[in-house]
Amino acid sequence: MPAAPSDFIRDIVAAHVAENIYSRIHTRFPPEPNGYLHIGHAKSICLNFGIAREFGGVCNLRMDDTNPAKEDVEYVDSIQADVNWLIAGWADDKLGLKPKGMTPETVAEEGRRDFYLPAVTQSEIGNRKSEIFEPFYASDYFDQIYDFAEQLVEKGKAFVCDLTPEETDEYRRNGKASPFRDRGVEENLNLFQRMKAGEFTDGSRVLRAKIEVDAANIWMRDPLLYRIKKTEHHHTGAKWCIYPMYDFAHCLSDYIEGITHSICTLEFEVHRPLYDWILESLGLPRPLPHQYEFARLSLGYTVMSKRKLMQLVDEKLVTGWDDPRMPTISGIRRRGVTPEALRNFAYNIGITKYNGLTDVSVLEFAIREDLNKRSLRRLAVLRPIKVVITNYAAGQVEELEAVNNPEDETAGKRKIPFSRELYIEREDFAEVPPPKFFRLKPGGEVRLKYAYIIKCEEVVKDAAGNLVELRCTADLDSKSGGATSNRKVKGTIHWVSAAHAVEAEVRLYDRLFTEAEPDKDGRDFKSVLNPHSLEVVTAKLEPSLKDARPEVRYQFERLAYFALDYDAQPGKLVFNRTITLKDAWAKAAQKS
RNA sequence: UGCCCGAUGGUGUAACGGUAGCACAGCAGACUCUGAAUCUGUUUGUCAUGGUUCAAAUCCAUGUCGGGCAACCA
Repeated sequence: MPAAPSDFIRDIVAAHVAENIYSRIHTRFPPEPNGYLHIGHAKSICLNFGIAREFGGVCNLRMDDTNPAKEDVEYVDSIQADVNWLIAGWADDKLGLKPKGMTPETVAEEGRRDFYLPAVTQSEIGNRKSEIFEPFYASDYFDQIYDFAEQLVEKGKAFVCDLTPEETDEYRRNGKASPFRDRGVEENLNLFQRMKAGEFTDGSRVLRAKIEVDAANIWMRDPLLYRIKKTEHHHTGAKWCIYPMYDFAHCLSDYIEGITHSICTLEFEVHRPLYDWILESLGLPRPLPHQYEFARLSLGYTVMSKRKLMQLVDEKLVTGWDDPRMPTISGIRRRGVTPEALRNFAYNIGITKYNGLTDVSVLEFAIREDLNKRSLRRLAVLRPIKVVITNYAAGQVEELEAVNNPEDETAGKRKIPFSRELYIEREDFAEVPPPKFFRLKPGGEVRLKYAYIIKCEEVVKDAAGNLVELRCTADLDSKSGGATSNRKVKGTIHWVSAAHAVEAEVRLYDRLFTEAEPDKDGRDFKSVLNPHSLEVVTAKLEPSLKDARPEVRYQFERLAYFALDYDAQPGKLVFNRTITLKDAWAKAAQKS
């Protein structure tokens, strides 16, 4: 990992640490459980946990679950799994721990009610099993948030409004005061309590902050704090029929958890005055959290909105949220990308307030850099053509030594069987070779990696003119590692022994869209789906791959990086192509 | 339209009044039993116009362009 990152938010945190403003830096990652996490969330996770890491702090994973209509435990579970995967071995010791069922404590300070979540430190946790922990939930604070709302009513800073949604909208747009704005405290309290008790229908009443009817910032025009929604909640069940709005719940959840730096994306910038207003209006005793905003990630050739990703899933344009073509964390993981690669990517793109479009090549570089160091090299042929070595005895088999990872000597070596009949890659033979073609051609020579130099003597075709097999002779003095192996030929290609090859289903994934900005200018992003984003082939693999394991990364030499898919069964190998190797030849060939 | 925010090579970022640097991409070359990796070299940039200053990417003003917000979503 490179040197400690620096950006404007970390600069602020560093200054606060230097000034000793907070006893401890405390961030949070607060997704709404209404979809799967994507690579944009990964940027945020790396930021929030990264800060906790660099400044000796803690970062809470909090479900921002104030809208039960859209949320589900399926998402809670996936979010937890994705976060844990991404921070494992890096910042998992910074994850804020919350024992199941723990709720905020009430404290009276100078006559004021205050609620806080007792800090659980690593040492207090001791040896307790992780099963007793759960993520933080904004919905765990509904009692306290409700109480804060009543406090606001009592202070004359909130009122119950009977306007219809349409009327509310119109009044706010025109900066007009609600006719219910000056209701008395007692009446407001009574009405609010009856809202809670379920006496009114959805949409008939709301609780609003009393701030300013015609503020320049629309979010300060008496914003909604609570709405009636007679919907069961995935975490609190049927307990509530009123739910706090994001603006009200979020700042208070931050406060309750003792968050110091509440980091979110740019679109919340205009909400910041409201965030501050709520906390300040309550006259809270402890240091208040503050909100800081950064630019969300936009990546070329992908869509990032949960709505669009859900559309891809619902309309079965992909196989699911974890389809390896999806920019979701689960999709990226399934594709074979490691958390380290994703973290390095997040590091490389930085944190700013500028809304740019990050080139996918930055992501691809991070993935290749990581996989190059860790992956085991293997020989595999994706699109086989048969080669017969005519001067090599039928039935003879040699076990040739091959290096597992030239980047890592400790990865050791293995044996690969060589015999008379082989498969080579269809692309590695050209009957009419283009200029600078270093591979096999009629009458030409090429090195078989770890084996012999062969010469193509004859091209055998069927009646229809299709290529059937290549008949070649080997230079038997040229065996790799042998005393007479020094002769150079320009090209080296991969191969597998036909008799020893294992078959596997190999899924060749490519980018999901054909355009860098799929939704540019309001275009339907589905109209630019890449029809070739998935190709499935039956490949021939060297036999050692029979024992492939899901946690290991492989490079099929000269082709790409691969990882075992969870669809693999005993006796049925399934590999996902994570990313191709860089291919200067393909690029050169394309140019001419 | 109102309010808020932003603008540094093709892309993403650094420089915090004092030499415009890094990464990706690109290009050229070296090496190569992976046309990978590695190594070397290299093209390209401070939105515009004024002002302050010995000195401006940086401070100020105006403009231009881009983004966000104007949900009983988050």
